[in-house]
Amino acid sequence: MTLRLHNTLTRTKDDFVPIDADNVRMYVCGPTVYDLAHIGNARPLIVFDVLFRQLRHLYGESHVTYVRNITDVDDKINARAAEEYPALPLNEAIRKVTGKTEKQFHDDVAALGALSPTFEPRATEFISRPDQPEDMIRLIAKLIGKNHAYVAEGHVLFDVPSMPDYGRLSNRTLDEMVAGARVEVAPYKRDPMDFVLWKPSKPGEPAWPSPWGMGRPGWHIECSAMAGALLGETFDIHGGGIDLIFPHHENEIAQSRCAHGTALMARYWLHNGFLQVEGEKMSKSLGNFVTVRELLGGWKGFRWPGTVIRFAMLSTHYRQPIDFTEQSLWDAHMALRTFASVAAAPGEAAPSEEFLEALADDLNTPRAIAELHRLAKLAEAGARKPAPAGRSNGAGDGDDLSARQLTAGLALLGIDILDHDVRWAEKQAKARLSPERSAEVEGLIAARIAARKAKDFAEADRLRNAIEAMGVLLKDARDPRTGDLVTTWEVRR
RNA sequence: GGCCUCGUGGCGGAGUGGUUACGCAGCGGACUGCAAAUCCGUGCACCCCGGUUCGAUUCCGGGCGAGGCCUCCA
Repeated sequence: MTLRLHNTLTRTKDDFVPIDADNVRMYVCGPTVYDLAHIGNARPLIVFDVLFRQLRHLYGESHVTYVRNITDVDDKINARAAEEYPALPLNEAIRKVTGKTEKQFHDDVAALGALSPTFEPRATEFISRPDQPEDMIRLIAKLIGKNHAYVAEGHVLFDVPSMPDYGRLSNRTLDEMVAGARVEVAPYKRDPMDFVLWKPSKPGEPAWPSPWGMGRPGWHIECSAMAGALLGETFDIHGGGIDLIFPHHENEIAQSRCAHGTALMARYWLHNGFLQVEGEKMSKSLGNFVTVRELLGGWKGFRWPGTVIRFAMLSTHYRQPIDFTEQSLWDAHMALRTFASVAAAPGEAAPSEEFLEALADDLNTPRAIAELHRLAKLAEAGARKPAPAGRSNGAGDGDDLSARQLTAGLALLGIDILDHDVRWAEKQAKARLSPERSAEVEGLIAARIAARKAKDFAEADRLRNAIEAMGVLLKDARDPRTGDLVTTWEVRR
């Protein structure tokens, strides 16, 4: 089965051919650790985690290298540190901010069911590595040596016009960019598009020694250095949000290709679409800013399981814009509830062909999920069939396979369905009722069952109305073995 | 202003030059004392205007609408 991926470089869906099938290499831009990850940050984490799993499935677990960096040097970090810990020296405050944020990030990522990347480098650890072949300072020096960068007023700038096909990824020419530029150009730049590789630090700010003075790296050079050091000069896949295409990825390409003299930095560039919340752009000013932490800890009245958030995210193709809504979370919840009710331990079963084909088609998760629904329906039908002679349980052979394929497919999406507590929402709702109130409901239910047994249906209906008036939803059933009336209940949402 | 993406049924969301997406909701049935829950079945669509074509939701052109980047708010 051939994996096809939409490549931003070619604007087409291309067959994926790894440079080295024994070591498939992928780089994804990670977070700048100054604040909690929001739901928009979560999309690439989830999407590229599925790709990582897919690659491991196709090439073997030990034959895929996934790098996702942590950016721990940045103006936003400095600003946040000064704001949160004004009494501390800046460097100490920064360590507090980055340490805390990194911890929160790891907790969030784990809750969302993402695997740890093979490497998770911190930018500050790759500024200078004297005993290693590649670091930021050496990369910058190389660019200066090849006349792709120059020093000006303590800054080192990348000389954009020195790269003839700059702009290929974002599909814009230099002329277009200059024409559209609305930025005030720093006086020391030779060309308005030139960008910073190294800049002086202000007093008190973190600073590293370099041939160009004490300073710190620009944003783009971090990724070039870390990708180069851990994955090599040219690797297979580079991923990130669509908003990173320009300038970040464009500049990464410029740095890496010019420094190494290569035709490509990565062969396949993948970008996930933007996310909105309830139909609007997510922003702090609109008040619809949703962090992963909030979703997990309490949003719209519920603590949403990471599995539900993850499934909701995968219900839309990764390149499409996605509208993140409360409804989409409930939809995900209901789908998972259905799957959980029929899923069976996978044993040796692999995901179904159609499921794998859908994922191989540029990670078409909605199509893959449709296949999961088909399998669930088959499994359900199988479970309802009378047991074949000589067998005690109700599952038929072929349909038991569906139940196992379903579990295997979900596992490839990073969802352990057998471990998913489908009753989370009702448990949470029920927990909001006081013990007295719950006892009252239980008492009324017992009385109603007694009335039904006595065929006093007027009384039974009266009691049901009374219970439902308390905001409680009743579910009547019969114990399959004894035939007894059984009633469960939950709090209506 | 420049570049880019998107516009599918009540809602979410795939896909295709001619035949079923799928899920939720709705409707019908089974089950139930009656309901609910559950299961089975099912109606409903391709932004507008041209063009290409035997035939377009799918290709091309134009329009309208939404969003993104160009400004280290992802």
